[in-house]
Amino acid sequence: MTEIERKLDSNGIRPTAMRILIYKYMAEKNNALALTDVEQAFQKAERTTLYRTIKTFEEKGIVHQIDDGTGVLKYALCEPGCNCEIDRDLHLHFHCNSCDKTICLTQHKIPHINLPEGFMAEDANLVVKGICDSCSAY
Amino acid sequence: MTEIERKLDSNGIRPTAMRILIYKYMAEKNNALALTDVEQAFQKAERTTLYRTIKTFEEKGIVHQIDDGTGVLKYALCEPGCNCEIDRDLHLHFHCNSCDKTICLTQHKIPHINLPEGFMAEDANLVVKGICDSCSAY
DNA sequence: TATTAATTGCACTTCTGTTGCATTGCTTAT
DNA sequence: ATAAGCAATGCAACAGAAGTGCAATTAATA
Ligand SMILES: [Mn+2]
Ligand SMILES: [Mn+2]
Ligand SMILES: [Zn+2]
Ligand SMILES: [Zn+2]
Repeated sequence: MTEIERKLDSNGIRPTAMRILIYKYMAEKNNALALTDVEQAFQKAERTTLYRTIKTFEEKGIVHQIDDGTGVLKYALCEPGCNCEIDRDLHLHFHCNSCDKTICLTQHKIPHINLPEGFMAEDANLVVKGICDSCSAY
Repeated sequence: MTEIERKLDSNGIRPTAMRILIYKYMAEKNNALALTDVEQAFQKAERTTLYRTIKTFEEKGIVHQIDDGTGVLKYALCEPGCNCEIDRDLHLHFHCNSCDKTICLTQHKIPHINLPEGFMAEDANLVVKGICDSCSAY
Protein backbone atom coordinates (compact mmCIF):
# COMPACT_ATOMS: atom_id res chain seq x y z
CA MET A 1 0.00 0.00 0.00
CA THR A 2 1.54 3.25 -1.17
CA GLU A 3 1.55 6.68 0.44
CA ILE A 4 -1.31 7.89 -1.74
CA GLU A 5 -3.42 4.81 -1.25
CA ARG A 6 -3.08 5.24 2.48
CA LYS A 7 -4.06 8.89 2.20
CA LEU A 8 -7.19 8.10 0.22
CA ASP A 9 -8.09 5.15 2.37
CA SER A 10 -7.72 7.05 5.62
CA ASN A 11 -10.16 9.62 4.26
CA GLY A 12 -12.79 7.07 3.33
CA ILE A 13 -12.03 7.09 -0.39
CA ARG A 14 -11.61 3.74 -2.09
CA PRO A 15 -8.26 3.99 -3.84
CA THR A 16 -9.12 3.00 -7.40
CA ALA A 17 -6.56 3.23 -10.20
CA MET A 18 -8.14 6.39 -11.59
CA ARG A 19 -8.32 8.10 -8.24
CA ILE A 20 -4.70 7.36 -7.48
CA LEU A 21 -3.64 8.78 -10.83
CA ILE A 22 -5.68 11.94 -10.38
CA TYR A 23 -4.43 12.46 -6.86
CA LYS A 24 -0.85 12.00 -8.02
CA TYR A 25 -1.40 14.46 -10.84
CA MET A 26 -2.86 17.10 -8.56
CA ALA A 27 -0.07 16.58 -6.06
CA GLU A 28 2.72 17.18 -8.54
CA LYS A 29 1.22 20.47 -9.74
CA ASN A 30 1.76 23.42 -7.48
CA ASN A 31 -1.18 25.37 -8.81
CA ALA A 32 -4.92 24.92 -8.66
CA LEU A 33 -6.49 23.00 -11.53
CA ALA A 34 -9.68 23.31 -13.50
CA LEU A 35 -11.61 20.24 -14.53
CA THR A 36 -10.51 20.89 -18.10
CA ASP A 37 -6.88 20.79 -17.01
CA VAL A 38 -7.35 17.33 -15.59
CA GLU A 39 -9.25 16.39 -18.71
CA GLN A 40 -6.29 17.42 -20.84
CA ALA A 41 -3.98 15.30 -18.75
CA PHE A 42 -6.18 12.21 -18.97
CA GLN A 43 -7.61 12.32 -22.45
CA LYS A 44 -8.70 8.72 -22.49
CA ALA A 45 -10.70 9.13 -19.28
CA GLU A 46 -14.31 10.19 -19.06
CA ARG A 47 -15.00 13.78 -18.07
CA THR A 48 -17.71 12.64 -15.68
CA THR A 49 -15.38 10.28 -13.90
CA LEU A 50 -12.82 13.01 -13.46
CA TYR A 51 -15.53 15.36 -12.29
CA ARG A 52 -16.93 12.92 -9.77
CA THR A 53 -13.50 11.94 -8.57
CA ILE A 54 -12.64 15.53 -7.76
CA LYS A 55 -16.03 16.06 -6.13
CA THR A 56 -15.45 12.99 -3.98
CA PHE A 57 -12.05 14.34 -2.97
CA GLU A 58 -13.74 17.59 -2.07
CA GLU A 59 -16.52 15.98 -0.04
CA LYS A 60 -14.01 13.90 1.84
CA GLY A 61 -11.99 17.01 2.64
CA ILE A 62 -8.76 16.39 0.79
CA VAL A 63 -9.41 18.93 -1.96
CA HIS A 64 -10.87 22.42 -1.81
CA GLN A 65 -12.64 24.38 -4.49
CA ILE A 66 -11.44 27.83 -5.49
CA ASP A 67 -13.38 30.54 -7.23
CA ASP A 68 -10.63 32.73 -8.61
CA GLY A 69 -12.92 35.01 -10.54
CA THR A 70 -12.11 33.60 -13.96
CA GLY A 71 -15.50 31.95 -14.17
CA VAL A 72 -13.98 28.50 -14.04
CA LEU A 73 -13.80 26.60 -10.78
CA LYS A 74 -10.39 25.46 -9.69
CA TYR A 75 -9.41 22.69 -7.30
CA ALA A 76 -6.35 22.13 -5.18
CA LEU A 77 -5.24 19.51 -2.70
CA CYS A 78 -5.47 20.57 0.89
CA GLU A 79 -2.05 21.05 2.37
CA PRO A 80 -1.32 19.36 5.67
CA GLY A 81 -2.78 21.71 8.23
CA CYS A 82 -5.54 22.95 5.96
CA ASN A 83 -8.78 22.72 7.86
CA CYS A 84 -11.27 22.92 5.06
CA GLU A 85 -13.34 20.15 6.52
CA ILE A 86 -13.74 21.83 9.86
CA ASP A 87 -14.74 25.43 9.33
CA ARG A 88 -13.01 26.59 6.12
CA ASP A 89 -9.37 27.31 5.83
CA LEU A 90 -9.22 30.99 5.12
CA HIS A 91 -5.99 31.24 3.19
CA LEU A 92 -5.90 33.53 0.22
CA HIS A 93 -5.51 32.70 -3.44
CA PHE A 94 -3.45 34.41 -6.06
CA HIS A 95 -4.33 34.53 -9.74
CA CYS A 96 -1.57 35.47 -12.14
CA ASN A 97 -2.73 37.73 -14.95
CA SER A 98 0.26 36.70 -17.00
CA CYS A 99 0.49 32.90 -16.85
CA ASP A 100 -3.11 32.51 -15.76
CA LYS A 101 -2.24 30.14 -12.94
CA THR A 102 -4.02 30.19 -9.62
CA ILE A 103 -1.99 29.45 -6.55
CA CYS A 104 -2.88 28.69 -2.94
CA LEU A 105 -1.03 30.96 -0.57
CA THR A 106 -1.60 28.56 2.27
CA GLN A 107 0.48 30.55 4.71
CA HIS A 108 -1.40 33.78 4.11
CA LYS A 109 -4.65 33.82 6.01
CA ILE A 110 -7.43 36.26 5.26
CA PRO A 111 -7.21 39.07 7.80
CA HIS A 112 -10.07 39.66 10.18
CA ILE A 113 -12.63 41.99 8.65
CA ASN A 114 -14.95 44.02 10.80
CA LEU A 115 -18.37 44.37 9.31
CA PRO A 116 -21.18 46.86 9.85
CA GLU A 117 -23.64 46.34 12.68
CA GLY A 118 -25.86 43.31 12.12
CA PHE A 119 -23.64 41.48 9.66
CA MET A 120 -22.20 38.14 10.72
CA ALA A 121 -19.35 36.50 8.84
CA GLU A 122 -19.33 32.76 8.30
CA ASP A 123 -16.91 32.42 5.44
CA ALA A 124 -14.68 34.53 3.25
CA ASN A 125 -12.92 34.38 -0.08
CA LEU A 126 -10.01 36.60 -1.00
CA VAL A 127 -8.42 36.46 -4.41
CA VAL A 128 -5.52 38.71 -5.28
CA LYS A 129 -4.69 39.17 -8.95
CA GLY A 130 -1.42 40.31 -10.38
CA ILE A 131 1.92 38.86 -11.46
CA CYS A 132 3.23 35.72 -9.83
CA ASP A 133 6.80 35.08 -8.76
CA SER A 134 7.68 32.98 -11.80
CA CYS A 135 6.35 35.58 -14.22
CA SER A 136 7.94 38.53 -12.46
CA ALA A 137 11.34 36.85 -12.63
CA TYR A 138 11.80 37.97 -16.23
CA MET B 1 -33.35 66.28 -19.05
CA THR B 2 -33.67 64.27 -15.88
CA GLU B 3 -31.04 63.39 -13.30
CA ILE B 4 -30.52 59.92 -14.79
CA GLU B 5 -30.37 61.16 -18.35
CA ARG B 6 -27.67 63.59 -17.32
CA LYS B 7 -25.78 60.85 -15.53
CA LEU B 8 -25.84 58.58 -18.58
CA ASP B 9 -25.07 61.36 -20.98
CA SER B 10 -22.12 62.63 -18.99
CA ASN B 11 -20.66 59.15 -19.14
CA GLY B 12 -20.99 58.84 -22.88
CA ILE B 13 -24.07 56.64 -22.81
CA ARG B 14 -26.95 57.60 -25.03
CA PRO B 15 -29.97 57.75 -22.71
CA THR B 16 -32.45 55.51 -24.49
CA ALA B 17 -35.76 54.57 -22.86
CA MET B 18 -34.55 51.11 -21.99
CA ARG B 19 -31.30 52.31 -20.51
CA ILE B 20 -33.04 54.84 -18.33
CA LEU B 21 -35.43 52.18 -17.03
CA ILE B 22 -32.63 49.76 -16.25
CA TYR B 23 -30.56 52.41 -14.56
CA LYS B 24 -33.52 53.43 -12.46
CA TYR B 25 -34.21 49.84 -11.51
CA MET B 26 -30.63 49.22 -10.44
CA ALA B 27 -30.59 52.45 -8.50
CA GLU B 28 -33.62 51.63 -6.41
CA LYS B 29 -32.25 48.23 -5.39
CA ASN B 30 -29.64 48.30 -2.67
CA ASN B 31 -28.16 44.96 -3.58
CA ALA B 32 -26.22 43.67 -6.56
CA LEU B 33 -28.24 42.15 -9.38
CA ALA B 34 -27.77 39.23 -11.71
CA LEU B 35 -28.78 39.49 -15.33
CA THR B 36 -31.66 37.14 -14.57
CA ASP B 37 -32.90 39.52 -11.89
CA VAL B 38 -33.12 42.31 -14.42
CA GLU B 39 -34.73 39.88 -16.83
CA GLN B 40 -37.43 39.13 -14.27
CA ALA B 41 -38.10 42.80 -13.82
CA PHE B 42 -38.40 43.50 -17.53
CA GLN B 43 -40.08 40.44 -18.93
CA LYS B 44 -41.06 42.05 -22.18
CA ALA B 45 -37.51 43.12 -22.93
CA GLU B 46 -34.95 41.06 -24.77
CA ARG B 47 -32.28 39.37 -22.67
CA THR B 48 -29.58 40.49 -25.08
CA THR B 49 -30.60 44.10 -24.80
CA LEU B 50 -30.50 43.90 -21.03
CA TYR B 51 -27.17 42.13 -21.21
CA ARG B 52 -25.62 44.66 -23.54
CA THR B 53 -27.07 47.57 -21.61
CA ILE B 54 -25.40 46.39 -18.43
CA LYS B 55 -22.16 45.71 -20.27
CA THR B 56 -22.27 49.22 -21.68
CA PHE B 57 -22.81 50.62 -18.20
CA GLU B 58 -19.84 48.59 -17.05
CA GLU B 59 -17.55 49.70 -19.88
CA LYS B 60 -18.47 53.30 -19.27
CA GLY B 61 -17.67 52.91 -15.60
CA ILE B 62 -21.02 53.46 -13.94
CA VAL B 63 -21.55 49.80 -13.02
CA HIS B 64 -19.15 47.22 -11.65
CA GLN B 65 -19.26 43.48 -11.92
CA ILE B 66 -19.13 41.31 -8.82
CA ASP B 67 -18.17 37.68 -8.58
CA ASP B 68 -19.70 36.65 -5.30
CA GLY B 69 -18.85 33.00 -5.65
CA THR B 70 -22.36 31.85 -6.48
CA GLY B 71 -21.40 31.17 -10.08
CA VAL B 72 -23.62 33.95 -11.34
CA LEU B 73 -22.19 37.37 -12.06
CA LYS B 74 -23.75 40.28 -10.24
CA TYR B 75 -23.76 43.95 -11.14
CA ALA B 76 -24.14 47.07 -9.06
CA LEU B 77 -24.10 50.78 -9.73
CA CYS B 78 -20.93 52.51 -8.70
CA GLU B 79 -21.53 54.75 -5.72
CA PRO B 80 -20.32 58.32 -5.93
CA GLY B 81 -16.66 58.06 -5.04
CA CYS B 82 -16.23 54.57 -6.45
CA ASN B 83 -13.19 54.59 -8.67
CA CYS B 84 -13.78 51.47 -10.70
CA GLU B 85 -12.80 53.21 -13.87
CA ILE B 86 -9.47 54.32 -12.57
CA ASP B 87 -7.74 51.41 -10.89
CA ARG B 88 -10.46 49.32 -9.28
CA ASP B 89 -12.36 50.27 -6.22
CA LEU B 90 -11.34 47.71 -3.67
CA HIS B 91 -14.38 47.64 -1.47
CA LEU B 92 -15.56 44.29 -0.20
CA HIS B 93 -18.76 42.44 -0.97
CA PHE B 94 -21.03 40.54 1.33
CA HIS B 95 -23.13 37.59 0.31
CA CYS B 96 -25.95 36.59 2.63
CA ASN B 97 -26.34 32.84 2.98
CA SER B 98 -29.89 33.35 4.15
CA CYS B 99 -31.56 35.79 1.73
CA ASP B 100 -28.99 35.18 -0.99
CA LYS B 101 -28.47 38.86 -1.63
CA THR B 102 -25.10 40.34 -2.44
CA ILE B 103 -24.32 43.76 -1.08
CA CYS B 104 -21.58 46.29 -1.78
CA LEU B 105 -19.91 47.39 1.41
CA THR B 106 -18.61 50.49 -0.27
CA GLN B 107 -17.12 51.90 2.90
CA HIS B 108 -15.13 48.78 3.70
CA LYS B 109 -11.97 48.64 1.64
CA ILE B 110 -9.93 45.50 1.23
CA PRO B 111 -7.01 45.69 3.65
CA HIS B 112 -3.48 45.76 2.30
CA ILE B 113 -2.17 42.24 1.88
CA ASN B 114 1.52 41.53 1.89
CA LEU B 115 2.45 38.83 -0.53
CA PRO B 116 5.46 36.51 -0.76
CA GLU B 117 8.63 37.68 -2.54
CA GLY B 118 8.11 38.09 -6.27
CA PHE B 119 4.34 38.45 -6.23
CA MET B 120 2.87 41.74 -7.36
CA ALA B 121 -0.76 42.66 -6.67
CA GLU B 122 -2.78 44.47 -9.30
CA ASP B 123 -6.30 43.78 -8.16
CA ALA B 124 -8.15 42.00 -5.40
CA ASN B 125 -11.56 40.57 -4.67
CA LEU B 126 -12.87 39.89 -1.21
CA VAL B 127 -16.25 38.32 -0.61
CA VAL B 128 -17.47 37.68 2.89
CA LYS B 129 -20.35 35.27 3.33
CA GLY B 130 -22.66 35.06 6.28
CA ILE B 131 -25.86 36.61 7.54
CA CYS B 132 -26.80 40.12 6.53
CA ASP B 133 -28.24 42.78 8.79
CA SER B 134 -31.82 42.32 7.59
CA CYS B 135 -31.71 38.57 8.11
CA SER B 136 -30.02 38.75 11.50
CA ALA B 137 -32.71 41.13 12.74
CA TYR B 138 -35.05 38.21 13.44
C1' DT C 1 -34.42 64.46 -46.76
C1' DA C 2 -30.57 61.30 -47.50
C1' DT C 3 -26.68 59.22 -45.25
C1' DT C 4 -24.55 57.22 -41.53
C1' DA C 5 -24.01 55.33 -37.06
C1' DA C 6 -25.86 53.31 -32.86
C1' DT C 7 -29.25 50.34 -30.73
C1' DT C 8 -32.29 46.52 -30.46
C1' DG C 9 -34.39 41.82 -31.53
C1' DC C 10 -33.82 37.13 -32.71
C1' DA C 11 -31.43 33.01 -33.35
C1' DC C 12 -27.90 30.40 -32.29
C1' DT C 13 -23.42 28.92 -30.07
C1' DT C 14 -20.07 27.80 -26.52
C1' DC C 15 -18.63 26.60 -22.15
C1' DT C 16 -19.11 24.75 -17.60
C1' DG C 17 -21.24 22.18 -14.45
C1' DT C 18 -24.40 18.54 -13.42
C1' DT C 19 -27.56 14.39 -13.43
C1' DG C 20 -29.82 9.71 -14.86
C1' DC C 21 -29.13 5.35 -15.83
C1' DA C 22 -27.07 1.18 -17.55
C1' DT C 23 -22.82 -1.36 -17.09
C1' DT C 24 -18.82 -2.87 -14.98
C1' DG C 25 -15.95 -3.99 -11.12
C1' DC C 26 -15.03 -4.81 -6.28
C1' DT C 27 -16.48 -6.62 -1.51
C1' DT C 28 -18.58 -9.54 1.54
C1' DA C 29 -21.68 -13.09 3.32
C1' DT C 30 -23.20 -17.65 2.41
C1' DA D 1 -16.09 -20.43 -4.81
C1' DT D 2 -20.28 -18.26 -5.81
C1' DA D 3 -23.93 -15.11 -5.54
C1' DA D 4 -25.73 -10.86 -3.88
C1' DG D 5 -25.09 -6.19 -3.04
C1' DC D 6 -22.94 -1.89 -3.35
C1' DA D 7 -19.64 1.41 -5.35
C1' DA D 8 -17.36 3.24 -9.40
C1' DT D 9 -17.38 4.15 -14.22
C1' DG D 10 -19.01 5.22 -19.05
C1' DC D 11 -22.21 7.31 -21.97
C1' DA D 12 -25.74 10.44 -23.05
C1' DA D 13 -28.18 14.16 -22.26
C1' DC D 14 -29.56 18.54 -19.86
C1' DA D 15 -29.43 23.23 -17.68
C1' DG D 16 -27.83 27.76 -17.02
C1' DA D 17 -25.11 31.53 -18.02
C1' DA D 18 -22.41 34.13 -21.05
C1' DG D 19 -21.58 35.67 -25.43
C1' DT D 20 -21.75 36.51 -30.86
C1' DG D 21 -23.51 37.46 -35.78
C1' DC D 22 -26.52 39.64 -38.33
C1' DA D 23 -30.67 41.76 -39.88
C1' DA D 24 -33.99 45.25 -38.69
C1' DT D 25 -34.91 49.55 -36.30
C1' DT D 26 -34.16 53.77 -34.56
C1' DA D 27 -31.72 57.96 -33.76
C1' DA D 28 -28.24 61.49 -35.10
C1' DT D 29 -26.07 64.37 -38.64
C1' DA D 30 -24.93 66.30 -42.93
MN1 LIG E 1 -6.26 27.05 -1.61
MN1 LIG F 1 -19.52 46.68 -5.14
ZN1 LIG G 1 2.39 33.85 -13.56
ZN1 LIG H 1 -29.84 38.28 4.18
